[in-house]
Amino acid sequence: MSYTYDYPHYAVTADIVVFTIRDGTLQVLLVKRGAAPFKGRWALPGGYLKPDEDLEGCARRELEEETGLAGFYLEQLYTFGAIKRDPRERVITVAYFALIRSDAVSLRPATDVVGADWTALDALPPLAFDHEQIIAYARERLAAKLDYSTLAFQFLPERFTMRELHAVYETVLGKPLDRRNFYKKMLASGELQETAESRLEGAHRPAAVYRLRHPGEVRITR
Amino acid sequence: MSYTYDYPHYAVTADIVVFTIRDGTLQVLLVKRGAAPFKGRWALPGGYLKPDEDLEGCARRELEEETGLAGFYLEQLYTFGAIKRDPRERVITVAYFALIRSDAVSLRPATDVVGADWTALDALPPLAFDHEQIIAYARERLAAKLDYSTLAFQFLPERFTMRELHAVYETVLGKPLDRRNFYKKMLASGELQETAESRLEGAHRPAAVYRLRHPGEVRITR
DNA sequence: GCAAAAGTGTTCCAGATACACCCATGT
DNA sequence: ACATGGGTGTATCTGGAACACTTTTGC
Repeated sequence: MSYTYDYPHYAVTADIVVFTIRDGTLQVLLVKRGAAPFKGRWALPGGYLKPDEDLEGCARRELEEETGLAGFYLEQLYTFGAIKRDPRERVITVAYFALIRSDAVSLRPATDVVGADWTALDALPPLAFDHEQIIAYARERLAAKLDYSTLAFQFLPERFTMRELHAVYETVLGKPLDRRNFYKKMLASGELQETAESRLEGAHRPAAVYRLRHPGEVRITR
Repeated sequence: MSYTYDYPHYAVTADIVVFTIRDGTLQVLLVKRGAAPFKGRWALPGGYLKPDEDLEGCARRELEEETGLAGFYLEQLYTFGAIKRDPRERVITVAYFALIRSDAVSLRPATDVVGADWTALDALPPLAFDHEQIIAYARERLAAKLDYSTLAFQFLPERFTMRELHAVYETVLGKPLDRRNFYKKMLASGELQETAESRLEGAHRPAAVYRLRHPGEVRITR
């Protein structure tokens, strides 16, 4: 089978920067390439756009194939199209980023990769293509957007404690946040709803359990 | 000449939302299509990506062909790839937005359009493809970014008065801003440099003339 | 009673807002 | 002197930052 056009066309891919929080660090999902170019190198999950799916659909499909997950948060990041970014032929990639609760993922490598794993952002191996650049850009966007949206909750299950939420912010921003001010700000935001539940996790006072007032929806909070 | 690939490839275009301020309103550059589809309709300027240029280069070239302008501010906006957004074949478009000083433009229509003109944003005609959506998105981004960057200065010549700057903000945001607070905030930002010049424009006190402390550079101010 | 995390309140400062009068100029 | 837009200061409010002690639980 071949495809012929009467002026230049290009391969189009979706690559996804999948963030999660594991072991108290911000991690991204990488796959090990099983074929040239960059065989054996780590890369972002992603793949070619099919004629019958839109760009976001492509990103979701590729990621579902890798992780078995559906329904995750996905946002278009930027489109990278430098002439030589793929040594074989010109490939335009539309980069997305996704946020995932690591407790909900089971990795199952797809056919064209030999492995998939979470890697801490501050210990990235050398990556294929321009994927370092894509990750750096995604990280900036993620950190910036924590401040004015409810993105952070995508890392947490439906019910969570203040400490868990606090840890998400500290981990993503990479700096400590005063706990008292954080509690106040979150409660004042009106995005949280207290539940009747509380959670006992050791030899100390149990933590109140909250949930989002508008679950399953990322809101811009200003 | 034809181009053959062994899996699906796609036409890729760059479309540009070119903003300017004329007659006290925010306007966009539209071209009238001279060929099907949407022949005779207004559309965003833009065109096909060539194999030897990167995405931003494509946007710049297309815009230079239309306006004769170079060196304008250009920023990638979003990539639109819905399956049927072009009725002929699948086209992925990488949308950009540009900011231009209207006094510096002379329009010279390119070959595949029958005309080009500025149109006020609140009086847009029906547009080709999904270009209304692209413009709406660009407008949001522009308004949001005024608040935390020096984007607004791209609408002004190198030297300008406070009133001119004030008018740019009011026009883009579409709401009045207190003049005194605006002056204070701008001066406090440290981005302005007073010049020795002043400008006399009628039967009243002449206005001080400012310039950017870092001209030709869009800075994020927080 | 002690260790360990949960929960909570006040002060201070900076930046945003609201608002009204004097200044320099041409006619 | 008056009309016109240029230029400025003060009071208030709001949100963020800094900061330490009490509560609940298991052992």
